[in-house]
Amino acid sequence: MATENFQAPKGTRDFYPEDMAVRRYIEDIWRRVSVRHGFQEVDGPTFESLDLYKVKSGEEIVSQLFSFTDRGGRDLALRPEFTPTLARMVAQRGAGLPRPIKWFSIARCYRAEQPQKGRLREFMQWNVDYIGDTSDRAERECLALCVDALREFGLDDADFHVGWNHREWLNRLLTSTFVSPDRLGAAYYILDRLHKYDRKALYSEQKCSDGEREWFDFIADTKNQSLAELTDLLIQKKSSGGAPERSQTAALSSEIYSTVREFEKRLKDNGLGAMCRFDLSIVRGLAYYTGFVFEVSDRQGENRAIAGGGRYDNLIKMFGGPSLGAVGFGMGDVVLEILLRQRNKLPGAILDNHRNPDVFIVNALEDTTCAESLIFQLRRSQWDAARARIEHPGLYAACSYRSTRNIGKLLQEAAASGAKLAVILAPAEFQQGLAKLKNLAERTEREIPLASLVAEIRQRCPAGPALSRPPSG
RNA sequence: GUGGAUUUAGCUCAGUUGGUUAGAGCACGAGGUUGUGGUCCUCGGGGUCGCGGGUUCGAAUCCCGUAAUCCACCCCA
Repeated sequence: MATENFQAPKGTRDFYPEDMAVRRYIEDIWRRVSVRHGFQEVDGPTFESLDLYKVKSGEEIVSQLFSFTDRGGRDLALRPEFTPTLARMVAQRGAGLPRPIKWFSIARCYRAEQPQKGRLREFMQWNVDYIGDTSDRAERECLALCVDALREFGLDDADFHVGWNHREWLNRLLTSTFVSPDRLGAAYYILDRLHKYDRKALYSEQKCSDGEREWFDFIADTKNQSLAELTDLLIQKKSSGGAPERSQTAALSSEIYSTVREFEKRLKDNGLGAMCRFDLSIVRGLAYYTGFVFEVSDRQGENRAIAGGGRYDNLIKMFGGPSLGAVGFGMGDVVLEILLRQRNKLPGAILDNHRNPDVFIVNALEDTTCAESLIFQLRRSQWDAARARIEHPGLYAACSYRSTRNIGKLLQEAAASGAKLAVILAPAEFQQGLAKLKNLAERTEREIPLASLVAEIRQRCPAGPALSRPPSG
């Protein structure tokens, strides 16, 4: 048989123990924070019918999916995101679900794209959706959850910030000032790229008029303004550009404007003002967003977006469900992990992947039967049948897999494992039916009868396994 | 899908104009005279030099192809 060199497929990752520990750390925080914000976890299939993904994104999406045909001739695709599945699930239960529906999922997703730093073909995505509430409380709850999770990772406003915008307001603002309705698409395209690319190239690519160029330059140079300041500046500019057009400035003082202003104020009241900023350049590609949109970025600007989302009031209906307003966001594990590493925010114990044993058995006897049965006894949980519950949870009992019976070396290994206790089985005491039980941290030891050893150890490890850092030099 | 850079041990990297059996540090393993702590000493296992062709007496080194990684496009749900 020919031997071949296999590598993980392009854009995928192997999770060795130390990698798996990091992934679990990230997923645990996503889950923990979601739950305390009142969201419930859901999941669905990893693949869906190909048509499901065309509903939202059209035919073009197909080239970016991993798709296949099953033996029954059904066209299927690995999920590139969770939202269509979620919409399908909500549509299926329809009116039966209590409102609002607050769901999250931690989904493995697949995209057939060119891999780059922060962007792979297989990744984990935390998906949060708040469905059935058309008030902007939904936006604030989602934003608060997103920010709270990032803080739980040890990141703060020196590491990330949130840029937000409002689609409907943006349309109003643009059409009332300098963009004709047929140029809205081009305007979105330019706003999205205004800070990332050469402006002149963008303008000529999009065939901008001189007037448009002047306005875009103006917007690009007045970034970092609050919503109110930016709006005032635009109105002033509009007025100074010619005779003030009352109908248009009136449009700017519309109901949407006061809604958006109120939203900005509420963010401040909720302590999110410092890290959230109104930003006209946050557009977020696809068309299904109907209102508020936001994006979380690396403050130092090195990485891709950390998270993004917004309001999509038509989506559930598009999937055949009731007409329900919804807000949601997604956060991937790839950029987040890069950022956590760059800022040195991953706890050392996680990186070491060090689950410390409760007890380490040092066997200096020729015969291994006593050590082995001791280990299996300690690891086993003791089930109380009468009360239908676990009486004593099993302990993490470790031992050496080396052949040496040199007690010094074995204790060295026990200490390196970070175990709290060590049992020393050695000929002199063993012949008298005794073993030594050593507290590795305090370097104290006692002789214990073999018969009561398990009970003694259980008593000294009551809390069950703990995740902690091994003692350092 | 299109361009550019990169690929040598588990990791980080040396390797001269093409010339014996491809090296180092870290990591890993064993031992250090029969019983107590991460040090130290000695020794060791590991590499089809990404993969496949070609040129040459001889290729890690030069040429072609190919895969993966990173970067820039496309796109970003």
